[in-house]
Amino acid sequence: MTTTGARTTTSYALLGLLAVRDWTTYELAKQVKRSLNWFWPRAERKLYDEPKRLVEQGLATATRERTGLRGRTVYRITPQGRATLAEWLSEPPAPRSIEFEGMVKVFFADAGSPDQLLATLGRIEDEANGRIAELAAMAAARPIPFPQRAHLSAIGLRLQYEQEKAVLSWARWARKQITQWNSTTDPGAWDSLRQLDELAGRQRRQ
Amino acid sequence: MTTTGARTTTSYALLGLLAVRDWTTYELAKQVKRSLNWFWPRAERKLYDEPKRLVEQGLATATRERTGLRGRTVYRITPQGRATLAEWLSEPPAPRSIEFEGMVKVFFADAGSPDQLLATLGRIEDEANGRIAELAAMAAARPIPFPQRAHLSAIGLRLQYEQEKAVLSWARWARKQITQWNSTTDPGAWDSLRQLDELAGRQRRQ
DNA sequence: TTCTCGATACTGCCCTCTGCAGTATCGACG
DNA sequence: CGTCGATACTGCAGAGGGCAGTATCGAGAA
Repeated sequence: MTTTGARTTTSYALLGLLAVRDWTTYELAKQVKRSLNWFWPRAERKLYDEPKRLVEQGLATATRERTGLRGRTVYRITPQGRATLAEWLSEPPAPRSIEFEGMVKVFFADAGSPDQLLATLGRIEDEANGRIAELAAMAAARPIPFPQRAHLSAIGLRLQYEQEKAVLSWARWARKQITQWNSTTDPGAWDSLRQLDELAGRQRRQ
Repeated sequence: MTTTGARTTTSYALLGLLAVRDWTTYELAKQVKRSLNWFWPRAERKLYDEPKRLVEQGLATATRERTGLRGRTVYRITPQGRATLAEWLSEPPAPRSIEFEGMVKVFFADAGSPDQLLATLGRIEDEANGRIAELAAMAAARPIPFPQRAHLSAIGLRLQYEQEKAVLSWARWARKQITQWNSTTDPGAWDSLRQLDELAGRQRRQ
């Protein structure tokens, strides 16, 4: 593999995991699914390429080991890797970005039926509920996977939890509103302007 | 351009906008920035390629117009496009996905200093505050850009608003917690286990 | 009248990233 | 001895991002 590009956030994310302990690529892939996946999702495929770039840049070392005929690569962070990671922490983070196909379907719901809209909102609720359960299970897991990092895990889990709660309560609220509409194109007596005013923080007289 | 791939969510998202009215690619790009960008962000570059694929598939038509020497392409949805969009609304949406580099920096904060962590949280707060102001401005805008779609805008804006509020209050909470820590690696008397238990919904005795 | 500058209207290029298929070994269990 | 899930990867095509580059239009300034 010839590497031309510069370091990406993905590079630093993996460097961060390597700062915790050594990993094989396979382990790294599993660990990313469990932790980083919540706020920096990357396909497993990428996690096999990226560590090689870290090695090329002197931020990590690769050690080939073998179990019988089958080889594996263990990655370890270098002092330069730790320094690079620490520097990166000072840089302003890129803006948050959300991909939410369900919301696209809600936004263009006027091209379809109320049933479709309600079904989409139901699925959004289900997903949020599932994730809340997952987060609760992670918080309840004992022993704690990396006890020396429990404080950071707690901070991170809290964010995810609040996010899911926000989506869940929004979806429930939205379902209630929509049952008041005549159709997806006609909200009937439902007062859109009033809703917008409320969001704008504006007072309106009855 | 030769198109081989199938339709993506981006295809349907643009189809959704075309269901509202006709657009030139340039207008489409601007409109995506204002609306879709909140929950389906795509680079402007992509928005010049995608409509061509819609035309190839018979979901839209392209009309070349000109202002003097400068040409432009106006896209219009076809009846088949409307039907395709309506069908798509029935399919289960892809899972939500968040890219949050700031959270990566928080998660690996133990590789750096408390000041770095507090600075990152400060930037996260600033970003959330900025977006909340933007959302309020959009909700306050009069006249309403597409009045016949005000109810869907109101539903969508509410979600974004709640999301930003959740991030904002989390960041403020996190800052308070962190001031109680001895360092990024040592939370001191701050009780990580208790925090995790709370998230797990578990009761714990004092 | 000419010049500048922001808005309009794109294309090319290189890189990142995804998703899926494909390949192969290891170790436990039947 | 065979199967099956876990381990440990690679190749490839297509989606997507970011940035530089090109060119015209129209309004206001010099």
